[in-house]
Amino acid sequence: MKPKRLTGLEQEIMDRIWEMEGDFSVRDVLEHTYPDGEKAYTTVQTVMNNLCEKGYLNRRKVGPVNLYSIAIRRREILKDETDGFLKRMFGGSSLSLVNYLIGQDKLTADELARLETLLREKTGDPGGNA
Amino acid sequence: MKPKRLTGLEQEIMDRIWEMEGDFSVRDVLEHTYPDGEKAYTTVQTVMNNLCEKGYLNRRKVGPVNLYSIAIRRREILKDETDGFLKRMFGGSSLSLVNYLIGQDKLTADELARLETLLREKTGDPGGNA
DNA sequence: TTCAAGCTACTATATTTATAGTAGAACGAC
DNA sequence: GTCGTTCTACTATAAATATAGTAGCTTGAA
Repeated sequence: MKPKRLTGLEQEIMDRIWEMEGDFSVRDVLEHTYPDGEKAYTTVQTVMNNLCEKGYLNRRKVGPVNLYSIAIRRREILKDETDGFLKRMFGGSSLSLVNYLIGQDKLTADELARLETLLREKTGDPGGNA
Repeated sequence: MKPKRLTGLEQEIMDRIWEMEGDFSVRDVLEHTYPDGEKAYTTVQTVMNNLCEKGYLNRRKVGPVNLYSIAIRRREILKDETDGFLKRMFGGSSLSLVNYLIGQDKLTADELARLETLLREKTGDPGGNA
């Protein structure tokens, strides 16, 4: 049941599709993803049909036209992606990752404060000191 | 100067190489990565030579034998990998990622406590409340 | 010494991915 | 009705990736 891994181009296109809502046609995706014509219509068409075969998209015919919709939401691969990333880059340690983010100042002062709040909620420790 | 993206197999092999130390031969990598002979010697050899061309490995000849060493450490791609992952999966928000990790109980109670300590050090706020 | 084992360099091939052309159906404008 | 536009289905091709064979050099052991 695990979704197949996406190739580079499939990933790129799927990433843009995940920003979209409702049904969409090949042209919608083409214009959204390559507004300056970087890829041919049929290239995107081919990739989208492959994405159907891999189960990421649904396709249904409305008259002579194909309408596509999202079959696998990004959140459905979130766990696998996160686990994989964590394992690869941080030996599987979430704490290492968080520590890295903090050390690299990837969180603003405000976010750090909100994180403290989150932690207190999680641990049920109102003050942080026993 | 940005290192080229690795293909699936290159990634798989490089991941194992990053666990190794010092110089190593093709056979070392083969035995470390595919102890049950899942790949042929020459397959690994080819991939390792490609990794040299992509700048991830160094190669030097000692007598008739090639010895390889790591040219790009994992930590050198850490930033790019993390930024990419963050952007792809969490819209670039570190806080979202951390929040997700906490929500999924990816941190033990002990780690949560250590994280609180880390945060206090970072913010210089000994109690957490102003 | 000669032979087997191990290694390298080179080559070969299959598969997958990326890319897009083309023919023909459908349809709206005129 | 016919013509241009747009779409689909199918096909074609190029490029990258995965995979491994082979020939020949080197070397230690018998």
